[in-house]
Amino acid sequence: MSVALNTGQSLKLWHDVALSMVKDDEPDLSVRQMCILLTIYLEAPPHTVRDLARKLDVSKPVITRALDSMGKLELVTRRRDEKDRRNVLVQRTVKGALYLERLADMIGNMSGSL
Amino acid sequence: MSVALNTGQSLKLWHDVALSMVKDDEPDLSVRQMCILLTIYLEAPPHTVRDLARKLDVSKPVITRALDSMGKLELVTRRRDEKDRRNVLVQRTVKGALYLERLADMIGNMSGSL
DNA sequence: AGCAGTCGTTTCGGAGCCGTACCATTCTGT
DNA sequence: ACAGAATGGTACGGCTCCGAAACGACTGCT
Repeated sequence: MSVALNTGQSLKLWHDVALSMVKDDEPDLSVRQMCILLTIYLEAPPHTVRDLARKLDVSKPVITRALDSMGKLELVTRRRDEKDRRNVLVQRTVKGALYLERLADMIGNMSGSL
Repeated sequence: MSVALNTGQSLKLWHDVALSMVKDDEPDLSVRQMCILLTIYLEAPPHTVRDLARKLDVSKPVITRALDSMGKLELVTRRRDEKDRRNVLVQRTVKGALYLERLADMIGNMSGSL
């Protein structure tokens, strides 16, 4: 059980994690991409482009392009919805799950050593 | 006093904060920019371009350009070091301090409601 | 069957960032 | 005083991303 972080703790945590991400070899995801990825993995499916755009309050092309790039990194997959072929269902991948697991470890460790 | 966050808590915290940043009107800073900004505000001065480049393990132009953009946003200032006029000292601004204070509040609140 | 509405993608011009290489200024050691 | 190191900035070509608008595929209603 934890308690709200104070100002210094919050900023140090953010700094340490950001630093790890920068030093990492893997290409940095933008804040928007990260947000999309986390939404897909944290919230219950199905995830459509329009849903994601509405949730993040950004335009649809932003989602399409982010899915393109993250798809190239295999963090995420797209599939047509067979029930309504206008929709595209965004799905998780093993690589994406591992990526976020690593991120969570990083945050967990950093928060543990505040 | 707090304790290391678990996987779910870590990702939810990151997601919520990222979402707030995306929805915010202010332009998103990249992970690298954020990291530079936090380093300047968390670590003791003086901060030179070369120092920052070494700390983040990136090339000098990355720092120069990040300072350009963040300077335009008035989050940071540059001044020549009069002792050694080759050096540029990176300095904090009121706007930058407010920006990070807002960020810390966001993180603090999110972490409080896990 | 026709047609308006929905959904995701593409296109276009513009902006930002990247890494490499090079440049101008300033300092330092001899 | 001068060569060479150190420091920060700039130029270039390439890549990504952006927002707005147009587009093609699909659905559902009449």
